[in-house]
Amino acid sequence: MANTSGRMLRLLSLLQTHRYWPGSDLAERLEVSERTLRRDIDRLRELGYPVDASRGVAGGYQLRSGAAMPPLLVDDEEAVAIAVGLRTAAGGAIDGIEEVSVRALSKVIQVMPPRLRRRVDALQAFTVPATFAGGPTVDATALTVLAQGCRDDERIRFGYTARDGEQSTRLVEPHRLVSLGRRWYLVAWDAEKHGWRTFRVDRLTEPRATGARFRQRELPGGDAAEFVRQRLSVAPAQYEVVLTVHAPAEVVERVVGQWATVDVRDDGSSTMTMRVDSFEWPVLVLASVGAEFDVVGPPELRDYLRETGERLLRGAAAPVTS
Amino acid sequence: MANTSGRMLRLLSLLQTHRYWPGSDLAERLEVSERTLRRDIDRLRELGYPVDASRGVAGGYQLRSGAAMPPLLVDDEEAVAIAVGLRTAAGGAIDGIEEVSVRALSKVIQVMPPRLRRRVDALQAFTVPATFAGGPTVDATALTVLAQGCRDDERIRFGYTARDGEQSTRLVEPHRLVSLGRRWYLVAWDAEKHGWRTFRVDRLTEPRATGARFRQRELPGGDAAEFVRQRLSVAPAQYEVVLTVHAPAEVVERVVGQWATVDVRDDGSSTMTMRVDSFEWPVLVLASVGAEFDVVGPPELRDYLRETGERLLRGAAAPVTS
DNA sequence: TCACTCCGGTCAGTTCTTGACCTCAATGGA
DNA sequence: TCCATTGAGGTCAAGAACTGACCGGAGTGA
Repeated sequence: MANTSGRMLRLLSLLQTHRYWPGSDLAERLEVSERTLRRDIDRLRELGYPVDASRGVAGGYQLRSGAAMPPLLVDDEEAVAIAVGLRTAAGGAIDGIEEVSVRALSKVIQVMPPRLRRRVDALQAFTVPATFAGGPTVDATALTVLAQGCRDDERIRFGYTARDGEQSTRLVEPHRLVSLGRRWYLVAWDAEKHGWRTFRVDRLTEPRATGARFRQRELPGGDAAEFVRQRLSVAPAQYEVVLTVHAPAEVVERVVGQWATVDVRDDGSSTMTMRVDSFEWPVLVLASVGAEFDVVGPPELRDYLRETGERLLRGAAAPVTS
Repeated sequence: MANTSGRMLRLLSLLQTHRYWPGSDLAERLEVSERTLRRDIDRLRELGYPVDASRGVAGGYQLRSGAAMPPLLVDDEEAVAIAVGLRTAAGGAIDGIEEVSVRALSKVIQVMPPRLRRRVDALQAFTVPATFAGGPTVDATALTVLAQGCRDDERIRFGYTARDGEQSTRLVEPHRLVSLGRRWYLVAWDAEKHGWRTFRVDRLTEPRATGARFRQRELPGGDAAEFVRQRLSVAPAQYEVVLTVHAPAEVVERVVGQWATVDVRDDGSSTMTMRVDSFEWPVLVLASVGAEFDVVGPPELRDYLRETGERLLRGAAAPVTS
């Protein structure tokens, strides 16, 4: 603890929690002379962390942003917040960073004290139904276990429900996690069937690291994402939903976010286009925009809307049951 | 760089990216002898980071979870993912950790290289409509600036639109950010009007740190959250929505997550109860459960459902416009 | 059994670190 | 304009820490 290394870490930590620190305070906290503090600051600078200093009355040190990320020194609560945030992101709430989020998550989880992990789990229940967008929820814990397996070359055992409903237990050498169209897939070498397989993470139960390590095999083709794409023989039916919404484009855009392209029309209404596998999402969007609209296509959407609309009316009209 | 401190940081970083590292590899990377590596590992242990080692063939070192969070050494992509995740969480997607998320976010943002900050901004557009739940979106950048102002005692200037629509420019000494019922409030001392004020963060534009620091005043009462609550004279109307859904409780529960309590009924259907300010959310839930239901209450929900249902039917029936 | 890996003691030379002391250089308020 | 405040950094000497080399030991899994 009285180490130089430990002190440097504490110094970094202090600099991250408060922007300005008078040198005298820092020196006192670290229990060294001010001269040594200045030398420590220098050391940090030599390590590439830009520490600014301002002189005069109310001067002090401040950690600026530099060229590289410094070690993040977070307290318990912050760590929990980070893990929860990453879980949400990994769940597919934000496009394009699922894989990285899982990687970061497994890193954070791995070093997180167990008591904090429990707090994260407790909060997981609060995950907002961004899973709304349709499709089953992926268990963030499962993702973490799998990600660690991939990273650390550890065999993993789990239960799996195949597409035809058949249940089995698998022992695999995990290779890569792939996020594709709101779904997670695990590409792995099945150690019992001796072949490469892809598993849908949402169909897999209780993954467990066995602790046994293995040497990574080379995936034929090399590209895991491509591998998954090829295996998905049955491409999901894709619809292109086109709607005219009688509301300003800004309003529509705010609700649908990135999930659709919104174009302005001359008469102040807007055209919304989105590609989907099912109609749940567009209906949700329409319900929450709260404006009149016309369906341009496809015809199936009309049926779906009619169905949903009637269901809502039935529910509204139904007598009180209880 | 050839420092011991720097080396320890690099060692920690290595241990965080891969679970197992053979000692020889680590020694080579750090350009020290294996003996010194062992000593470094010891040092880490003395600092409280639990490093496990396994012997025999394919042995190696591994960073376990310990009693406290170690410094997180993240790469660029991971840092971006963390920031994006925190932003989402701060936006109110998950209940109960908004404040901590903002604190963590401001910490991360502060030390983040500018180029990464740009990437985070670019991804912000992708925020999923969790804002769905209603209410205006809060700008995460604004939150960050304000949080840093509070933490570092820096005066902040911003534009503000009062409830009556009047615009003004304010110069304040920020005191605390409070998240209350899906909204963010800033409690601050107005430096020009010489008094304590609360500002709704979503009505405030372009907050900027002035760089001028101040000495925190004492907030009357001390509790910022309480202060905001007192100022919010108009409590939002609350409805208790109760529904009977003709679907198994598990199904319903999966969709609504934590946002409602779901009870099993004898006949296989379920009762769903939730407290809301507006009906948008329950309607979305109903639409996406995809099952028949009856409204138990309140009556206003029936009206809302009828309206939405009819709107959907109109949209479905409407002639193609373009 | 054997190969591989981590463990840790000892030693001596080298390097680093520390606090004390001092002079400068900005800064911002009086 | 002056002055108190606060960071910058040179120098020195004593002491502490670090390092690599070399060693025998011990656990692990094939």
